[in-house]
Amino acid sequence: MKILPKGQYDYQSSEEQILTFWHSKNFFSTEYKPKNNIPFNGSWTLICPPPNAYDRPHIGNLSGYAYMDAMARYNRMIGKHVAMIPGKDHAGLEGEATYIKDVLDKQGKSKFDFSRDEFYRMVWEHQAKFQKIIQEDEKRIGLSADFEKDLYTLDPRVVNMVLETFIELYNRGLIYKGVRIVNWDPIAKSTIPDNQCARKTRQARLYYIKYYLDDSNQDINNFLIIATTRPETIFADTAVAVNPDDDRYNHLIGKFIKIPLTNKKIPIISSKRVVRDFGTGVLKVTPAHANEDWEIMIEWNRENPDKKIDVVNVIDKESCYCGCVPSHYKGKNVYSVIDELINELHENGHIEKIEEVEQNVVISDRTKAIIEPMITSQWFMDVSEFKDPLREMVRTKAVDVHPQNMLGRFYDWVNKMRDWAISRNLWWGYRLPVWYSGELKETIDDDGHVKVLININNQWVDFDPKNSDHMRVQIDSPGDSWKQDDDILDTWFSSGQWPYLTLRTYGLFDANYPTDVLVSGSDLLVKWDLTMMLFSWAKYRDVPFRNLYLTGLVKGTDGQKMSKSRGNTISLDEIIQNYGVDSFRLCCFYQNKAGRSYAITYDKLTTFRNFNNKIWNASKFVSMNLEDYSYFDELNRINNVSELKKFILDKRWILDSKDNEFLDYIDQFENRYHKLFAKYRFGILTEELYQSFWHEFCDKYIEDTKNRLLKDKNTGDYKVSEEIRRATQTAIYFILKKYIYMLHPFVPFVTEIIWQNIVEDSKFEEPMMYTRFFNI
RNA sequence: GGACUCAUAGCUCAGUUGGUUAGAGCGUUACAUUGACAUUGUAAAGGUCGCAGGUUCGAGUCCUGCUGAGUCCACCA
Repeated sequence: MKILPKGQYDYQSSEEQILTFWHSKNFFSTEYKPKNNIPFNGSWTLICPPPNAYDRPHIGNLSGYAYMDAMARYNRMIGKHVAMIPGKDHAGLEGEATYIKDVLDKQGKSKFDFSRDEFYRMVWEHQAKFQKIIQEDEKRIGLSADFEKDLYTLDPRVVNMVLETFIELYNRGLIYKGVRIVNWDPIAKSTIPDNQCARKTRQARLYYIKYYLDDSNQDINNFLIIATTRPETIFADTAVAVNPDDDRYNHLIGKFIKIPLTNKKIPIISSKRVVRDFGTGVLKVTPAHANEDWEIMIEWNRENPDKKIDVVNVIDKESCYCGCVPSHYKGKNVYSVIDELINELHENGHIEKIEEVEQNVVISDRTKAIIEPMITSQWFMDVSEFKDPLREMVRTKAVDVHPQNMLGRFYDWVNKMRDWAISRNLWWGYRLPVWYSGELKETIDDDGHVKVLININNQWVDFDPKNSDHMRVQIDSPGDSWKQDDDILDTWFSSGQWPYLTLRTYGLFDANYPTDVLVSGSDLLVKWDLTMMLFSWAKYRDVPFRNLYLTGLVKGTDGQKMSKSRGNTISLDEIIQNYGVDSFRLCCFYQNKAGRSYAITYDKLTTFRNFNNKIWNASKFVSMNLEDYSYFDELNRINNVSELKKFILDKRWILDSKDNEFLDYIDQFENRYHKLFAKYRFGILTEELYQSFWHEFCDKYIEDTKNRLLKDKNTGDYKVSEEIRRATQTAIYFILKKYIYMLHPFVPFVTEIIWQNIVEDSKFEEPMMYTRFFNI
């Protein structure tokens, strides 16, 4: 027992000192064995969500770490064998885009100034630097993860497993190369999956366009008016649809109608999807350039196999006209000729009227580009067979989601999930393990049909993915003449496998899978969490984690959504400098609950800085009053109140009723603490800890012990007998220690440094969380 | 249009099988304090728990409707 130094708690130097100690040996290693030699009480595993390796973690990431770390520390303290493994994500699309924006743009260069290999190596080095920086921040926040095992998603060990999964799923028929509608991001020049799209409202024009019926009697009045916001896609129309219950039009179903300007004949079909009271109740069906139209086509063709409608592409990947468009538009940028097109429609009497409307458009989450739906040849993963297992996982609580009310979104998403576009036309990521025996070419013919051709023996022939002379899926090249697919895999294809990729890399899979908890932001529920569940089911018919704890959005210092432009952000450096990491960590928990957003404000940070100071000072008081106490060796072996009382009795000390009362109280409090922890109710837990420590322990109990611990000011003698005083010393020490342990998962730094002084007595052998003091 | 969430003290939020007098932090007011701590203590003020119904012996809590705020999804071709 050392007397704590006078004055306020110095969070800065204490945190530095404790950090140095924590990382002086591999204390957080999965292989670390506590010195007490008590057998582990089961294992507990958490895989940290890998942050993107191109930027320092923001306050939201850090709050997630606070949760993960509190859980990990707690589980070590109750004797679990803890594996907490951090990682870093290469972030395919975003990683490439960020590198181009932050580095190449500033040098005035483009990625095409470099070879694919050169570019890859440059981004690799860029991210390698950030990986170190990020790891330092993770350590600084107190994360007790196994940093020796910090794993990068492009680590060669990982890459091989990811590619093997691709091959396995391909061989099982779950991954296929197909020509289908995708979300095309014209800025990134890549396909974007549904879960990386967002929506935006904008003003748009609704054009009412006259389509003439293909009638033998050439009646000039025989036409339909079709309202559309996308007149530029009329050449890609392959049908016109009306609602079958719409008496105005249903007699026309089966007849033909002519596309303005080109006079191409297309059928009038029916679809329940057509909204009768929007526009004129007639919809032009453009399956190549509108998701819903694609669905309408699929449905119609399924139900009317003899009257199938076509799909026709008229806009290519460069946003230029192609296929069956009037020749003077061919090859021109669609948006630069749109005025010309409208004029031409006008002159030919096809425009009935134009209205201003508000329109929701789909944009790319990352580039904010307006998504251009189009038909192209891409790789897809068939997700249909996973829908039921995914729903079952959460329904049966095989994956227990905290909070449950987020599940509405989950079910919504699963229900509408369609095949996942997994290939990206980028360089930064896992290149597909797919080989072609010759050059591959995707073209759009004059009819607007997407054709994939392969060059074999200097002849372009139709590409057939099922023909092993055309394509092979394997890691190594089948031979010198074979060419590897240029595309890479979607980042989520690897991060979706992250829990088992990490564990398998380190040979921990058998003992640690499924993992116990995943902590993720609630916004990742359908982006990432669901993907992990999907892969876990595909590979192992098991869940990836038993509990899913969703954290809310962290708001800025003014309670508003955090953004740099608003100036309401707070940096880790500022926290370290002015408040201490412990204060920040407590902000994340206090009165918060799963899934709820909360603000990190200066008021809160100050409050918890004061609280940490209070912990320090109360501990100091105890240390000062136990100067002449010499029973620590025996006392430190006791972890429950009844044994403690027996110890006091054996020593023939006399337990004052107040001491007795508070010992019973702390015993009950600890019970409740464990219950709340098991239920992930950290908000209430930390509130009660704060209340109990400050207002019960400090304000009431410590004040009362002054009657038994301090000397009389006048006489200079103790106010009570030695027997009573020793019992009080024993009790107050034990009680303080209980609080220090209960607080440790949330404020690890201040508790660790106090513990080293009052319990460990400067031996500094191992972190306090490995000593068993909880009565559980 | 559909789903979900929120509405509790001046502010930010807790309040999980419905059960005494509804809590915390910050803020406010008054007083105290040279010996753990002014990053302190003691005490006080402050709420018809959004509105209107309903179920119940009993509702902040359950149900219905309404109002306002937000998120997600769908869609407005």
